Amino acid sequence: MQKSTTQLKTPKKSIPVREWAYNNLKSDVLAGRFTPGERLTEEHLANGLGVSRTPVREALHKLASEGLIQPLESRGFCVAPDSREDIEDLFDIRAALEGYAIRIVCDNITESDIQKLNGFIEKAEDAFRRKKLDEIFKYNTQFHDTLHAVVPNKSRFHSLIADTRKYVLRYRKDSLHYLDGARKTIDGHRKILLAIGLKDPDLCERVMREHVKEAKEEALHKISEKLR
Amino acid sequence: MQKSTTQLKTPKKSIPVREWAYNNLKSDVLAGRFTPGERLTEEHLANGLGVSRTPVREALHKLASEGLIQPLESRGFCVAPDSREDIEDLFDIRAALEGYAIRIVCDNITESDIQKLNGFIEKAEDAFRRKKLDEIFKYNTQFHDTLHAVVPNKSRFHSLIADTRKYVLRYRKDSLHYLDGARKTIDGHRKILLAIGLKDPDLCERVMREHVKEAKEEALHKISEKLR
DNA sequence: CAAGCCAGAATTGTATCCAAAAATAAAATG
DNA sequence: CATTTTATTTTTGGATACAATTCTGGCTTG
Repeated sequence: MQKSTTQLKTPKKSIPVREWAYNNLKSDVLAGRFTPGERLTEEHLANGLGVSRTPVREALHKLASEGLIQPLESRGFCVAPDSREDIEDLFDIRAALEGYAIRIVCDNITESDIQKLNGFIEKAEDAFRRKKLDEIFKYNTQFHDTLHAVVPNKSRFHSLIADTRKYVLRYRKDSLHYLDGARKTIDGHRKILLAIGLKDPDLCERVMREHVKEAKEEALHKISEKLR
Repeated sequence: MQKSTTQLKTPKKSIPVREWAYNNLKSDVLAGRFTPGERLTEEHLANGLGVSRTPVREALHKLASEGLIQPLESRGFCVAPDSREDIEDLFDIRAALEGYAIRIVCDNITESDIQKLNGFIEKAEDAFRRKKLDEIFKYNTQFHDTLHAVVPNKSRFHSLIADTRKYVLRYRKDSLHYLDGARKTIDGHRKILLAIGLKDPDLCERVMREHVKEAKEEALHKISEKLR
């Protein structure tokens, strides 16, 4: 009746090829696997992934709509070269969105949320002591996610913030001074939590914007080394 | 069958069919031509537009990525039913982005920009007297666009705001009290310009958020009539 | 030798085809 | 008569085919 769910030849049958290709290409872009400005040709990518052009095409368009790659004049796409303007642009969006969101968070947060947030800070702190960069990153992300989870019915808002944060990762791929930045980040989270505890929306927003601004400075600093 | 005597405005040769289809579908969605929840089938839409499924498919994905339509469970898309939560979500995004942007504007604006902005307000005012809704809308849009043009190198930021504003239009399609809303909007713009003239970023941001909030209230009000 | 032009290759845009999944209708069984 | 199962139709995902456009390189010509 129904055929067994044996995987035939394609890497993953369970999820649509289009998504698989999308994820693949996205991680390539985020990992800096393509040199900025290099033209991305559908056929070549399709061959590399072992699929046809159709899903690759859709993936490319999606990546373009997210701003991870840029439409080239005339035809095709390429990963945008790093630029200070672009970074500032991105982080300013984050500052605007997260700064505004934290006000709403401040008005709606519960005691148990605060404890949870504190837990993530402590875990990040512990990971810092053990110099586990990926763990620090994980807990920091959970900190922000928990923050956003406090405000319900804002799916678009949340995904916008999440996308922006993800994209920013492109500028963290080579993390030379990441430990240094991690220190500031964790301290920033402490300040944010403090401001929330004081139930002061204005302070919350200011602190959050400062927090994002620090991340921006760090990113700009890294870039300036690379652009030399 | 697709080669019939389709005299009705053959897809323009100059612009890609995909974009043409996209624009077409978008205006249909914004105009409320589809009943919310109704399934949008590729083939049907393609037949209606006189093109193949491929460009329609891409257009649908793009519309989905912009949030104008929703992926249905399992397959396909539909226009999202109006909901208070969604409206609040959208307008809150606008409040966050535009509120932040106006601060930057405030620090960088020139006298000639201010005069230009004032010009749009006066034109809108004139259109208001003549009860020309579409003109009012046009000048209001130009007001905001001019505002954003003050800050260079923020293309992502700008397009994000523009997208959000566009999407919000969906909730203005039936504009019963639009004249009423237009009055408030023009007054809001006056206040914004006043705050800019005072070079007070905090005031600017507050006024802008208030302005967006008024638009939100108007939209919510309209919806509540319709949802009854 | 340089500049412009034309031919052929490469690449993207659009259409069509086929297969898989899902919705729907029909039928059979209790 | 209701419920489950099966068959049919619909619709989408992915591949391929073909047309249109851009790009490249060589060739002609001044």
